Amino acid sequence: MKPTDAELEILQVLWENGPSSVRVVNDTLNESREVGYTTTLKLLQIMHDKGLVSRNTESRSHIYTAQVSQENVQKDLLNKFLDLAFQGSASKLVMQLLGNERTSPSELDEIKAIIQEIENKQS
Amino acid sequence: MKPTDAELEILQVLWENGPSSVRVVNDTLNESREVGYTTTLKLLQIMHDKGLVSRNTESRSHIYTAQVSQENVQKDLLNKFLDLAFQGSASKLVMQLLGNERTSPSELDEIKAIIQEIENKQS
DNA sequence: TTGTATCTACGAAGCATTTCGTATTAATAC
DNA sequence: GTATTAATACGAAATGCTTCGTAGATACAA
Repeated sequence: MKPTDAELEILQVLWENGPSSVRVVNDTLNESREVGYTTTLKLLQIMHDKGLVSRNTESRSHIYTAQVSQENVQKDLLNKFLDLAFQGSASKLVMQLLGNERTSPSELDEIKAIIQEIENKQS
Repeated sequence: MKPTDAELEILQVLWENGPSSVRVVNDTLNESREVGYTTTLKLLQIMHDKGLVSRNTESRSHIYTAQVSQENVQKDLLNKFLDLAFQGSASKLVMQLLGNERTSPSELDEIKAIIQEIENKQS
């Protein structure tokens, strides 16, 4: 339940595309960076061993499916990152995040909406 | 400017304690987990080679000082993490963060204040 | 049926990170 | 001065992750 960086990249593809062959995953990865076919294959096999993906071997080209949800993985990674880099302080993290110029006004609006929602739930 | 996990742990100590000897850093690390003295020493030497820390060798026990600011490192790590795990979407990250039960009401208040501040600046 | 393309399996190399053991040097105490 | 303690230097083992090469099997086309 804690994928490595390369594994996470592959999971992103599977979450986005749904169940996919090695060929499709590898082609998708190659849109952003060069990766060898057998590298992707090997990683998917490792991920299968770890239980991160399942696979259907009926046809010659196996079809892989993510066995962990994007939400759970993100939650896991975020908690680890929060502890490691921000000593568990969510507000410090948000401060860095929003202090960056990278956050657009529309994202800021979305974030405000999220906070609204949480407060509504709590009251 | 992108420390490994073990290096980050050490930087946290230096940011917190200020310039410190290997002994102090190692003792501090050992409060949370077991680390050998020479392990900490070696890491500090590597970090020195990388320019992450400087050191004063006047006395026999060298004194190490962080050469990167907590803010810059956090910003760097956060941006990488944001891209890798949340495809660059700050709002998705915040949604995960605040959806977790781990965020206390007081932290929520702080975050609201941060957003207020940013909006004030922008207008 | 022979060649070509495409797939899986798998071992192992290549790297980066972490950890530790050993040698050496310097300070301190007796 | 000698023994003990505590520091640095540094090589190298251990580990984990990523990448690739090669072998073998299967489909398909000429």
